[in-house]
Amino acid sequence: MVKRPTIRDVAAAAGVSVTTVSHTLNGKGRIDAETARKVRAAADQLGYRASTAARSLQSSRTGQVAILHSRSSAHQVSLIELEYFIQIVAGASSIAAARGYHLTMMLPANTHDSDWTRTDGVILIDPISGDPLINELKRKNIVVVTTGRDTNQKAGEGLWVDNDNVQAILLVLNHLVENGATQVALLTTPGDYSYSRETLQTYREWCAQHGQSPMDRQLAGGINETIAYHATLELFSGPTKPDAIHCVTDRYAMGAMMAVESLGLSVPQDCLITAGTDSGAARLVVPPLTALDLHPNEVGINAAKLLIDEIEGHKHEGNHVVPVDLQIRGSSTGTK
Amino acid sequence: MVKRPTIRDVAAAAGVSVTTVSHTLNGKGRIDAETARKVRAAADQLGYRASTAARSLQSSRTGQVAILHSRSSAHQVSLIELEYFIQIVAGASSIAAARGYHLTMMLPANTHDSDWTRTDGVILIDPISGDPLINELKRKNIVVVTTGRDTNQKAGEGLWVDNDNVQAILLVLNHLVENGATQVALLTTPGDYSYSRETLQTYREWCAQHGQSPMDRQLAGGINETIAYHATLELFSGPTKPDAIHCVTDRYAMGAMMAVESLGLSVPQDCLITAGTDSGAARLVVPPLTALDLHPNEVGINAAKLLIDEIEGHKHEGNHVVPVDLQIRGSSTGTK
DNA sequence: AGCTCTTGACAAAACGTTTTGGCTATGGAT
DNA sequence: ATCCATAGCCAAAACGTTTTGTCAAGAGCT
Repeated sequence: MVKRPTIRDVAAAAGVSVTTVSHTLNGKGRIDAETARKVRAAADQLGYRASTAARSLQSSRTGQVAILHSRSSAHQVSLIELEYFIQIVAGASSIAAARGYHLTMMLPANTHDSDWTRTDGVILIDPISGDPLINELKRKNIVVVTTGRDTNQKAGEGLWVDNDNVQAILLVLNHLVENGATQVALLTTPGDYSYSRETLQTYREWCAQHGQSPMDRQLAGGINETIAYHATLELFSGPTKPDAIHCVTDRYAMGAMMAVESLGLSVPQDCLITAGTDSGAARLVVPPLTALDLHPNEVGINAAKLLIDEIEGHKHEGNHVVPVDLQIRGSSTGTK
Repeated sequence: MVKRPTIRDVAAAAGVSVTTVSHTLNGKGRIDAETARKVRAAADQLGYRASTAARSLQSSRTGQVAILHSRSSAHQVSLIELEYFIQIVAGASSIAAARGYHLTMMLPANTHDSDWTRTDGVILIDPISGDPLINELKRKNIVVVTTGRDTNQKAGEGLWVDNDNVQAILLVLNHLVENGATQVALLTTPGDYSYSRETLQTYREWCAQHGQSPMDRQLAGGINETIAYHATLELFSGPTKPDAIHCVTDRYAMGAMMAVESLGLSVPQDCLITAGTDSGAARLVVPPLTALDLHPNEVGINAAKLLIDEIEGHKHEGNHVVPVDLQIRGSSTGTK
């Protein structure tokens, strides 16, 4: 096992001072072209890479960013629960790597007393309104980008990437009506997320405008099929039955679909079903699920770009809205 | 923004030297109980946390571990392609966090010229035989644990966690025969992974013993449904048709199922289908997929434990074999 | 010739830890 | 009375960078 070359080794090999090496390699200071060439050659030849530990001790930059989901007391969401999250992580990861950062994925259990001393920035997925974590991080001088907005922050404050949630839910609702729905129910998450807020509010307004009575449920206890299954049974146990259900996640939608079928009804003939997130499973289930494609990969990419630009003090374009598409499939069409 | 307290601040507050603080907080050296109490109180009161940068500069430990999939030239696998991988990552992540490590997930694009200067250890999923990365990392004194074995290493060398792949494939094959299969085909991955090697070899031996002619295909180009779809069509285009197909991943199995149905045949009546990995989608598809549960979460947990024990020089139990279960579902039963 | 400015380079300080080696009491054994 | 071991503590040296301040040499003015 051979010791890693240090900046001193490079300096010696190139016949210059360590300052010169550092300046050359980081593009600081002034150095003669020929000297720079020699330094670079020496560094290459030795396979030199600056120690990140030493570098960050000096510069108080760690080159580390983290990604995690907001935690509300009502609701504990894990980043691996939904393909949507995974895609965000994947997108962020690709950018982070390309720009020389390491990205750590923090699952909920980890978030709690994490030390944060080794993180330059955090991507916080779905912040709950007024999330105390955001302020804690800001106090520690850690840059935060959220996907979804912290509705508690003043406009213009906070960096975020988001979808147009209002447009998204309207896209779905209008699609359902076009396919014959007369009573649309909504299964959504608990917690004060901006998307759930906007979705719920828009849904209720839309109901009022379209003469439908709102039937919405906020499902506590995790994003999984079972919870939605039971909620759907409960929906159908009342006096007015829905003939369409929009579910805010694809896993809810799968549960709803199973519940509908367990009642001897069929999708889409007796009840249309749509999902607010897309996934491979959504495409595979029978009938395939009509779902909103939120382009989570792009959300992740943009969040990471924004985050790193901000960390490095670069000029950036600020917040970003990622467009949505409705993927129309069998679960909401072909009923007539 | 207030400066973080350093070890010097703690020392001053407790009225001792920095050495004493360091020793107290790390359980090194000898310190009086009362002094220790004072030091801890001071540290608590100031909210002191040691700078990881300074610590790792001194001790050359970074507190970082990474997880990635082996890359073969034939085959580029992304950790987010399969729920199986995600579960491994989740398991590893929980352990890493609990033991104070940060885990970064490296997607294939990132792996290439990653600097490795900030990594104490690596979990390498499915090493290809003689993977040069393993030696590169060892040369850099980075601990490596593989999930799946590097069959190129001498027995007793290398740390790994694995399933019993031979038992796993036999479990499946015998199950298929019990359900009437007379000609079992195998769709597997390319690349010299230990599981693919063991699976293929066991399959062929089993065929010989059971008077079946081996029909195996190694699918290059990614772990997805489409590839398996086409491979399945190709299988059925020959003179002898399979009446059962085992696929090493659930995504292959979904593709195979779609292909069978596209030929006007049905699963399981005309062709049984099984998968070598389980997933939520496998449970949801119609008919639900019979699949091997490899307990990937546990694989991840054990890999991370092993890795960190080794990094910290702790005594550990060495390599670990995680048991497998066959989850029997509709895609391989009820045919008679 | 004297002055100022620019270029290119360097030595030294700083970043916040851990570790090494040494020092002073204290108390028990000889 | 002397010696030794041990407990408890500390000062100083490292770890490998980046940054700050200084300086010499030369170029361009007046």
